[in-house]
Amino acid sequence: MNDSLALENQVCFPIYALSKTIINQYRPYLEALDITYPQYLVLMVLWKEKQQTVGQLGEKVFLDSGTLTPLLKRMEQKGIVVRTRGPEDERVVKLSLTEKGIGLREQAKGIPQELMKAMHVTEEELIALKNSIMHILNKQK
Amino acid sequence: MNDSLALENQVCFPIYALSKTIINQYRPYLEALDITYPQYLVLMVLWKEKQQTVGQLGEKVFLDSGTLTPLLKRMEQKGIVVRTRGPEDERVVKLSLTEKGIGLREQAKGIPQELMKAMHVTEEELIALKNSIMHILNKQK
DNA sequence: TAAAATTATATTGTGCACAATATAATTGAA
DNA sequence: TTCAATTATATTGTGCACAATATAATTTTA
Repeated sequence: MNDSLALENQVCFPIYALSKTIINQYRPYLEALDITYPQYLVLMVLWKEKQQTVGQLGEKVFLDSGTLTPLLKRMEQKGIVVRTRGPEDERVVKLSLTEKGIGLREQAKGIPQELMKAMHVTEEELIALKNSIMHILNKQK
Repeated sequence: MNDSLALENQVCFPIYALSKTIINQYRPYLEALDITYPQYLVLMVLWKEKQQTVGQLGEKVFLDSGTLTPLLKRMEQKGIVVRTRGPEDERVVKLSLTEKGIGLREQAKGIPQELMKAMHVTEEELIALKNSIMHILNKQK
């Protein structure tokens, strides 16, 4: 009897389950800002580098245009980002933040701490987890 | 400058990214069986305990009826599972595998090994990762 | 320089994921 | 016993996620 096909022996399933659990923990904090978790990832990238193209953004958050195009349009609807075609290359869509988008950073700054508290984990545990994940993630391509 | 809101300082983002990466690695192997990753999780549960209700299944794979009902209907369409209302309690939907569903186990048995190879990780690395994930996952509720 | 190849984003279609609500069956309490 | 609560699943609606394809602009090459 080969039990490598048993759920309790999977490694990927706990990763998938933890990923969903964390996103669910974020949900109430992000809903207060009227954003979702993938939109929060996009904001973190834009907060750091205010001018981005869709392609550059997609590489950083590991999402393609099929996901990002409608997501960014929803963020535009909400007045968080602005999408403009660059005049030098009409194929490129340049992203930038509105005042509201910039302002969300101030409202979000407490979230990382609150989430650690909500998940009952210490910073040390998280760092250790991150290290072993990055070790494996960096082997993928 | 508070950089706890920088993408590279997040712990949840690598977990989310790794989860998606792993599911993408599974995709070609599962497509060969005409199933998706969540359907594969459902099958692992049913291979172990052939009689399940939707509720019992949902607890094990961390999915609710809003996700499972259409997913199970697609699996029924493909002739993998059978859904029947129990005569003793008409609210309950009992799940069982067809011959085809049982047979998929044989076809799937090489997948865990193949995936480890595709991800360039050793079993030891995976066990270590699983331990630190389970440590944190068990604290959630 | 005109046609072919490439690049960047958009569209379409399928399948999760989950909140909120609905429906129908069962159980429990007055 | 009858009606209110509970339980189990289904439905609806929104938002990812990604493969496949389309479109339009730019670059390359013959």
